Amino acid sequence: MKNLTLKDIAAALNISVTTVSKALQNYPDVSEKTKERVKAYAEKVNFKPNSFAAYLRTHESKTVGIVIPRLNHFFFSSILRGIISEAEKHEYMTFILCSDESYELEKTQINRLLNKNVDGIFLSIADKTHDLSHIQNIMDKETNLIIFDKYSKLTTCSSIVIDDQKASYTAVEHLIKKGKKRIAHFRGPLLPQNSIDRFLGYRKALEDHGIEYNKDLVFICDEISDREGYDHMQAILNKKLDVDAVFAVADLPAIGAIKCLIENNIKIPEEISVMGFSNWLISSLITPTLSTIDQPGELMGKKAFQVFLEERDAKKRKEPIVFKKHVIETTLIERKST
Amino acid sequence: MKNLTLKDIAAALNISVTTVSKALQNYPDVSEKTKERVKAYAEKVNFKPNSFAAYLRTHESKTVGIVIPRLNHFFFSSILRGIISEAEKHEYMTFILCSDESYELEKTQINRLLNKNVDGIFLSIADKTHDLSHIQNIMDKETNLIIFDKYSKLTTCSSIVIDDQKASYTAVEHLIKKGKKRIAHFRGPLLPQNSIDRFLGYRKALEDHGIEYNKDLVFICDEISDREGYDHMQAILNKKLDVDAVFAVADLPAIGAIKCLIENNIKIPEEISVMGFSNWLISSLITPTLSTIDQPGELMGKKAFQVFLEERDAKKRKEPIVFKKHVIETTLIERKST
DNA sequence: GTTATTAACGAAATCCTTTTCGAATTACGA
DNA sequence: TCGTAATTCGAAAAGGATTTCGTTAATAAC
Repeated sequence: MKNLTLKDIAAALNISVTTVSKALQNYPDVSEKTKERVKAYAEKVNFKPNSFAAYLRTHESKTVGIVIPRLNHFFFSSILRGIISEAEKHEYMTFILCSDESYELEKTQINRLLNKNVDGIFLSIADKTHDLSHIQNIMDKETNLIIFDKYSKLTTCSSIVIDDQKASYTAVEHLIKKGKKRIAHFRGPLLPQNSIDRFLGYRKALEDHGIEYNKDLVFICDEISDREGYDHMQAILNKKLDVDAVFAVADLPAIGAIKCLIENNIKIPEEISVMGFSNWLISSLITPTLSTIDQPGELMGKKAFQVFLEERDAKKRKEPIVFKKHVIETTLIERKST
Repeated sequence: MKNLTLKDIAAALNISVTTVSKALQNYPDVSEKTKERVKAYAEKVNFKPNSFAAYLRTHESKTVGIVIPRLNHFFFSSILRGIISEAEKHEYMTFILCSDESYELEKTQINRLLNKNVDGIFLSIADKTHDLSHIQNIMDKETNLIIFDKYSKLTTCSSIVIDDQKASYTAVEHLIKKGKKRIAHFRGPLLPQNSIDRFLGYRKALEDHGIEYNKDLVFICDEISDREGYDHMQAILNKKLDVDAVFAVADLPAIGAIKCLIENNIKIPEEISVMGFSNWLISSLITPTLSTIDQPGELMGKKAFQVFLEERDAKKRKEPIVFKKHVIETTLIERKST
């Protein structure tokens, strides 16, 4: 029961391979009658053209690749969902690779994808990536690149992002409206743009509401882990810093903070409020539930694939591609922790 | 800057395409001198053979596919990690597809993979899959199949599983040793084997320790969600059932139960203990931390890929493939909830 | 009746690598 | 020196779909 080929169909119907191929692709120079015949037979025997042979001629692999920094991360899983489900609708298959936040691996993975001749690469830049020349290489090839999540200043490809500064501003403003005035910030690493932007949004919200920015209330979470959130919170308590709210760069550090507060019998949100970022599933499961910013990963994934399709078609029509930055809306999710 | 081919190298070195190909593959009928020359040049220009053209001859796509029921599930993400990282080591790329627990989609996805001529398919059977004929089809093709997680009675392929009954037995025994006697069970759907096995382990543990099995203490979680865990727990409290512990089929329902207990001001574990299953990240983040069974997803993924390689090689050597059931060890994780 | 169009089909080249098999060269033993 | 064996190389076919271009047959036009 080997896979059958155009040749087999041609032989069965007593016509040429050429005609079979054309019939299946609706070429105008095949009569309706033969088209019917061919299609009916192909359907009957469940014929699917061999994608490898097809690629050789068309240079379309009907395949895309994703490189993300981490795999079992709720947000990235959501992005995967979005891209994969949209890809399926358009008969594309998706390779997944993981950079583990490493620059070197990111380069390797991209090259792996290029060697597999994927039509598009969806990339979320690793935290540790410091230079972008490996990305420039992609532009020279036939492969399209779409960047999401971590916004970079690259203007040579489209990107799907959220407005980190604005979202972060909204979050902090929410805390202020709740009467909080001494708001600490557990920020992310110094390098990635989104971690910088969230910090800037935090500072701007404070300033706009007449609260003086105090750098002693800013703590760095290099790994963006719950452990760091826990430790920073404990440090705040130990130093008896006057703090009535914490805004974390992501849900995990926020949850670490909550854990610490519970252990120290500090009331949330009465004494100290906690605000996360991303809206992981877990943020609705802990007690108290965590207020956060919803970052719609699945939507971003879907959008990313649509942008890819547009650029692919523009390329086919030999039109110049206009790269755009697509900003996806975020929403504030208010829960028990504020 | 197009991708270069054997032809380009041949032209540059003034030898034939054949010799270039053979040199790169260490054929014995190429002199050491030319091998050096070819390899050095190929390295220099970073030549990588076109995988599509190669497939046409070798019928090896160096590609595998994974079909899992859900994407943003901690356990499945871990399995992905395992398979993908192992696959990378062996120069394989991995397609990911999701069946959303649907039988129809599962069939579709498998066919998609077969049409892409993957060398192997890793499948975790969907909860709603009731018959396995679509899987039998795979056996006829050149593609290898490895099943994991949900064990089925299929003897025509290898599987990577845990001993659900034993793990579940250990979990319940742990509760009993802690002095609990009225242990409720939030079980999974009726169909999947692992949900059945966990139930059986629960019942056996009770019986072996002289506790009478009471079917009124068993509740079904069809979706295996936190919501169901919460609702069942609330029902138990409302009915004032005499219960001093809960063993859930998975971490999510267990967490739902904990949430309910906290809201009702019931002390965990003093009044009611809670035990989960799977050891999701979240189980260590909630308060109180959740005791559970560690199901080593990444390890299972790695093992799965290794089994695939063995079967691939056996096939190459035309040896008959002996299908095996590989049982991965689980461990009890004791935390604050018991 | 002859020529120009159009419709319908097919031969063959192409994509790039792998592999078989035959040719050419060199080495070697007798 | 000749024949045989070992060594090294390359021509060509194969793999399966796509596409260009040419051919045939049928129809229209004059």
